[in-house]
Amino acid sequence: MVRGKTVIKRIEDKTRRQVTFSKRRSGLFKKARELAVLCDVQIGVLVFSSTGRLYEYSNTRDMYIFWNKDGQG
Amino acid sequence: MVRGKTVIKRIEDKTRRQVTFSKRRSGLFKKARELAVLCDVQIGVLVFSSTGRLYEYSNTRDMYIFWNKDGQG
DNA sequence: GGGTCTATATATAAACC
DNA sequence: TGGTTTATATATAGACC
Repeated sequence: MVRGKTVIKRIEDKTRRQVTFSKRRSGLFKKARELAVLCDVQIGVLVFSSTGRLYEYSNTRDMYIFWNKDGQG
Repeated sequence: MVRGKTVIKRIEDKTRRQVTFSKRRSGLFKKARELAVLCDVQIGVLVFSSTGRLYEYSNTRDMYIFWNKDGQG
């Protein structure tokens, strides 16, 4: 978004990828919260990092999410 | 984000709420796609509108999501 | 890894079609 | 409802702690 337009492709540099992940994940969850409140809808967001960590946001108890960690992506 | 700063609370006007829902839902899914690609992570986003319509984005087959429509929210 | 700062790219509310 | 436009609020890349 700054020094040069961001191209949407995998960030190869591990450090940059990690930093971007942290920042954009926060942004995504914030947008999800805002949409849920503004429009009075139920939302669930799951993010499963390559290091195996799970991050989530949800404003409802009506949603059940299961991961198949042995799956094929 | 224009004529006046947006306050994050339920939009009471049905038409405005619907328009905002449509626009922000697109934005949320776009952000999810970008995060998935840039950071090489698995993401799932589910949105269940008050009219009972389900919208979703996912870039993985390892995620299984279930809704309990008779739940308590 | 988590904050701050700053310049700039994006998202988007309102209005109109 | 679904685009388009436009003005402005936000998100965020890069640099630095």
